[in-house]
Amino acid sequence: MRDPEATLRQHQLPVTAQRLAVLRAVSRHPHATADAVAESAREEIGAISRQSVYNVLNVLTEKGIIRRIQPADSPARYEDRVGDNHHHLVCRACGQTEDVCCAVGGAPCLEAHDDHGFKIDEAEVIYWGLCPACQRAGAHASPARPLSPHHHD
Amino acid sequence: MRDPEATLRQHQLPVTAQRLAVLRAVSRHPHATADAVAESAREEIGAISRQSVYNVLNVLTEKGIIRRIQPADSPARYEDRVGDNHHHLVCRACGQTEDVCCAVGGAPCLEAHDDHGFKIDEAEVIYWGLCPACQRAGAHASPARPLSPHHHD
DNA sequence: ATCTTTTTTTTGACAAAGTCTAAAACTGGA
DNA sequence: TCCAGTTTTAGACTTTGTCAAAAAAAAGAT
Repeated sequence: MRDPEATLRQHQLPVTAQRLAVLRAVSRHPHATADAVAESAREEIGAISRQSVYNVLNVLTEKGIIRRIQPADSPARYEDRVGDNHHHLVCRACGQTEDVCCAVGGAPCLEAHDDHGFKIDEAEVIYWGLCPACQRAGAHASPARPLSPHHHD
Repeated sequence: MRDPEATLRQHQLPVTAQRLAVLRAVSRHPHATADAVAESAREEIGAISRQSVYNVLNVLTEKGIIRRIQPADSPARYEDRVGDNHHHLVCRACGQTEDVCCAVGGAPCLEAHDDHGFKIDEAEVIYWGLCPACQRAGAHASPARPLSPHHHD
């Protein structure tokens, strides 16, 4: 994120310490959960309420300044890489999340064979698997997906 | 589902009234939530505890007899159509869920450009949009996704 | 500056979806 | 029948998040 302050102003959002701290936290820790964002923001400004973290994350998401992703069995995660419709690669064992470019052309998959009359606006792709660390740790991809073992951003 | 009873036996699961009722409920209502499954199962056998519904849904999922899908902003949903890696089309407004075949070949999308060293075992695709009913009702696809308006399976 | 009005932030209660635990009720076999 | 192992149940608890009202802060208008 170039200039968090300017970004907020561009979206008519008054610049507050809390908003800056949350935005910077998301920027520093891509795919962090609300909890992790709160922690990181606290390191920066000392204190911020849980509700404020949610308030800010929600307003930033609505404005399209950040993006929320919600993989199964994980709390919501946030990233500031927006507008390039990339997808995600998620570790079933520890939840580590990586960005992946679209496998095919520009906005691939974005066409379902039969759309059932729906007006489709997004094709979300999540690749599930095991991250290198969890492979080494002997984790196995199971339908049950605890989250926690290792901790990476 | 051909024969629920046989299916349970094939997977060394003792056949109980609760298991049959849950399995049949999932079969009758594809994409139903645990709550809806409980309701439907109660209609069939009179009573079943919430915990049993979860117990059964979990064990059936582990055995691969049913499949669990967890779209953002919705409780988990279950279906008995397994083993054909199809995808889903979900209404942002009411949560209605439809099956869609893979857009491309056999198991498409299943190749991320850069796999970051992950051992990928599944590519999950969710198409987001508005179902016909919600389009008519004037719902608009917003980043905030309440769930409920209309109710279909 | 001062006062007023609107936003933000905070606090604490609440809600939804599941899980954990221990007890009770069933199995199926010896 | 009696025992051992499952299943089912009930109820407390956890996690992730929202709601609502009060307090604090910011923005505007005199």
